[in-house]
Amino acid sequence: MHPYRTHTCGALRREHVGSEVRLSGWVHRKRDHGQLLFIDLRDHHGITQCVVDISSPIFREIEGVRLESVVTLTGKVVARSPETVNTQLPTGAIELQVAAYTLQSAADTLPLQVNADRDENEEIRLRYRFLDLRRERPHRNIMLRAKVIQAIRRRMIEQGFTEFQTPILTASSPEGARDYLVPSRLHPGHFYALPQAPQQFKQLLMVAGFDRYFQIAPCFRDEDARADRAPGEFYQLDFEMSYVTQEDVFTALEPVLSGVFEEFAAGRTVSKPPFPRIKYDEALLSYGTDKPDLRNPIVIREVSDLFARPEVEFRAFKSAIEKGAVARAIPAPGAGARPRSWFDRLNDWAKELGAPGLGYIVVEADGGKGPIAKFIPPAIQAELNARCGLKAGDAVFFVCDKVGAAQKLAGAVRTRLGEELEIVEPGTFRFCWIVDYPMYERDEDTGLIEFSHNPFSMPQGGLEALETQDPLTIKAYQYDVVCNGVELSSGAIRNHKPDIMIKAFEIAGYTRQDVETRFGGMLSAFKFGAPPHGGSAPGIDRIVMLLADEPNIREVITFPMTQQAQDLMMGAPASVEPRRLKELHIRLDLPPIKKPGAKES
RNA sequence: GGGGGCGUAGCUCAGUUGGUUAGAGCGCCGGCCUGUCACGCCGGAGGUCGCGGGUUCGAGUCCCGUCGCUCCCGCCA
Repeated sequence: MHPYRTHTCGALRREHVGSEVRLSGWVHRKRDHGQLLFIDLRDHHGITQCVVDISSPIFREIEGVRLESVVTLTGKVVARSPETVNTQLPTGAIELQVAAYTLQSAADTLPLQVNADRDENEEIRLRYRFLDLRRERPHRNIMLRAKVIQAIRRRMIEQGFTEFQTPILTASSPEGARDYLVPSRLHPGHFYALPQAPQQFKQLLMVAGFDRYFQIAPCFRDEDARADRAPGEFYQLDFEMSYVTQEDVFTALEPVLSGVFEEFAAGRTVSKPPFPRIKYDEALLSYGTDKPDLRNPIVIREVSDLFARPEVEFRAFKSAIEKGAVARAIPAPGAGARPRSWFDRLNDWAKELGAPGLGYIVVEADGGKGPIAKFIPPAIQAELNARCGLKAGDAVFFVCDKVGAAQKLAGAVRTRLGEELEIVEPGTFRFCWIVDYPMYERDEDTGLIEFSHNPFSMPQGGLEALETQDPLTIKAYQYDVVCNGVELSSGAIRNHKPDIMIKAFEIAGYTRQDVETRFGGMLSAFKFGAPPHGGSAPGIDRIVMLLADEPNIREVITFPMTQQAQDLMMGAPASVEPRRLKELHIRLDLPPIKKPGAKES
């Protein structure tokens, strides 16, 4: 007999009754009746009830084993009597009659409870992640992640993509985030950077003629974390294609995304290709964000022209609009029945966000009610109702501010109303593409023109647009794919022409010399016959997060760091010996700061 | 860098306007229990109330500082 197991803890069924078997696993739970002891033995595959009674010479020894110890149990599979069958358990028809017992590894008192799904303190979960991962939900999430990645890989290969590896130790790239730096031993004072994305490598693979590249690529960015943004490192489905238009990229990715989501939807519905294409400007107007949640049916409307009419008496909006502000209406279907206090609470909330307040009108059959209704004549209210699709019983909120602030607030109101009114479609994944991003934007502080997204995007209109148009009006072949309000990726048709590249960078304030110094490798590659190409890079962690229905990205990462980018289990980052620093030509100006959370190296 | 929330037993939490010896469930240790499956019953151990300072006759509770975790803004595809 195998020294550890003949079956897994999820394998035994009624047909095994009578056979001699051996199981190994963790003691998930014990039920000690004094002269009769049940042990739920757990491994990756499942749980099997094992039973031993007082007549057994090993009874006392097994009785003393602590939860989460690893044991090997040998004995006969017996059928449970009909009234003791556990239908909750796949192995519930049988149990193991224990004849022999080996303690493989005893467990101390546990810092967290493996057999309970409770919200343990995050710090303890992370410090003892290996225990946390034994628990059902974390275990399931990580398995889901593995299966999702496998499915993505299979579908990408089916689409004619080839998987490549690209360097981890590389040079700083212009993605815009802070780099992680690695000191060079052989080149004093010089540093490698960990890739923020394999951007330049994948473009070079296109120049090298590989046609369709993909990689489940680790990306490193030294920026602060969020609930949906892991600190330090994350994974992208990075891909790139040659001889393609923007539509070709969409057509290649859509079946992969919808297919993978379908595969793991577990009863939820998924957008079918083609996903809606929404222009960036339209997204900001209609949803107040460039990552709209299309499960929310509310559409924001432009109503500046209505408030500007001479017969409208609402001074606050009118004078703001004269000074260049915009007014936006956010319909609130069915909100008319809400009490005054509900509207007041929303108004207070808007003030907390820094808004002057929220005007609103409650639409009724005989006209509008509410604080600002009296300023707006019935004819204009009728026009407003038509434009916003409002009917009696609905309400509508208004914001009025400079365009950026108005969009942002309207978007926040839209999201909040969707939740409050419970009109966000449940159990569904709704995808869309956001297209036609602006190539440039003006920095609010410096007033300088800079790239608004990826500097390697092809400007729409090419060189001519760069030479003749106001830079702020130039769009790029740049796009995002969004699902349920979560930005999954951004991508672009790349700029593969050196002259357009130099001009594009010149507008953002870089000289030809700057471009040649920083991106010389790629620039030079484009001088030897570069195919037009483009791609994108959906975030793997976020895809899994959506499918696992987890609000926090750490729940789908095997060994996540804390928000402060520390690995509590491994004790990273840690100080290093002076000897190591010396050979890296590094001297610390300041004495090392001892971090209570981190282990000494 | 800034703002909010949290920090009490191994774990999850309760703890009144500041007032006697800081409690519960789970876990742990001991006892009882032969059909449980979150087994049940009895008993016990276990506390620097994150840390430091202050106010007070008296601080888990109030004040100041600090550390840690977390959520958000900045930042970041």
